[in-house]
Amino acid sequence: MCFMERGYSATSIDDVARRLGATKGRIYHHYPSKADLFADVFRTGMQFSFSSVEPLSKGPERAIERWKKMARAHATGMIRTRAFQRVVWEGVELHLKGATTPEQRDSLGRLIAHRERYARLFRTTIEEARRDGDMQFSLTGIAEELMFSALNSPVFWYSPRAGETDSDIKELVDQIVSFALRGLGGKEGSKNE
Amino acid sequence: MCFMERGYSATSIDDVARRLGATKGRIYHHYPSKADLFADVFRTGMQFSFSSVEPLSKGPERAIERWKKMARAHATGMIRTRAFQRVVWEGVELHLKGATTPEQRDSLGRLIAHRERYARLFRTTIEEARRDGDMQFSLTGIAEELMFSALNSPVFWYSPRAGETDSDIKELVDQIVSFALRGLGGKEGSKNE
DNA sequence: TGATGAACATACTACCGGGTATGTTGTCAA
DNA sequence: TTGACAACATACCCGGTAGTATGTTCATCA
Repeated sequence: MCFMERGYSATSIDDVARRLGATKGRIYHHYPSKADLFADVFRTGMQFSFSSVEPLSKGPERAIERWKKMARAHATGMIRTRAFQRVVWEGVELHLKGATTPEQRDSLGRLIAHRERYARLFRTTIEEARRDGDMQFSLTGIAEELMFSALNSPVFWYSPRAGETDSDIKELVDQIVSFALRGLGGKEGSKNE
Repeated sequence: MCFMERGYSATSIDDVARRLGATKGRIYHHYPSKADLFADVFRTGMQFSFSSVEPLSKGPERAIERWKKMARAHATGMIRTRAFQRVVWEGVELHLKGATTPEQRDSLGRLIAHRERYARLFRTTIEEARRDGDMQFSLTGIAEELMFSALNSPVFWYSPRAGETDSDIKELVDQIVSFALRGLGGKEGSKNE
């Protein structure tokens, strides 16, 4: 499950197999094609985010408070499972560019749809927060993109330091979420915890 | 000059040639290898940004005002030359992952160094703005990453609408820069134009 | 205990794509 | 007019890789 660092086409099945201490035969015994293997990693990566964020989106608090929790969970997940998230990212890219085969197309299609539902969790929340007067931005679509670009960004630039503690990561996440929150015109007021 | 949409390894020289209405021979007549072709596109893309932003970084105004102009120029460039910017992005990614051949490595290396100098223009400016009390953020490195993630993001999600005017793009850029500025803890005060 | 099938490994095929070697055409200078 | 060279096109080579076909081992169950 680890061809998450070279990219889809740059990674051969043999690479993956070697990494697993196995051979190609094993992989093709479990997955019908390379695309299916990729889709499985994609799905797994998304599942991390979904299962940690979705419950938070249904809390009883004010929208902005829910958003803060969701954003923290999302960003933390991006850091903790960044290898998977790179695959997810590339999957989205592949879909936008137009995946090669038709089967691959709709396999990716369903995953993208799932991702869409995930994004909607955030979109409805920030729209609600805006109605509450707790955020201000003009076009929702753009605000959403900018928000995700910030929350997702550690996938690309974060790399673990030696002897890094959980509170180090917490600090990172703080700064990320704070950036996004202020970007969305959020009142940072009250307290951040 | 147009293999900027499929990605490096997903694009064959024949693809590029077909796009140009030419053949492989023509391309290999002008470039010694695929990597060199890629490097040239990379360089061209960066040049757009550099030449439009670098002069602005030397203006006489207050740091935050310089930053606003730089950020606007950068974001506008990302939108206007996004095909090139995708190549630049992938070039950086390739470098981080470890380019295949050694020659490719240091070819990319010099380009990355150039890009580093470009990023420094922004870094020094936001640090100066912070000293001026016009911005507030904790870790500069992270702030820089978050800032670029927002300013660069249209490269990935923007796609031109039919009948789009310059002022539409200006509005887009406004929202992007505003997001980044607030994210950096900037006083949006005065006016934005 | 022998048959069966899952869970692999090994060997092989087919194809694609980077790179090269060799044509072909036009231009320009002597 | 011809030789030389730039600017391509065409034909080919060859390594790498997705996918397949065929072993081989081991557990389970009749």
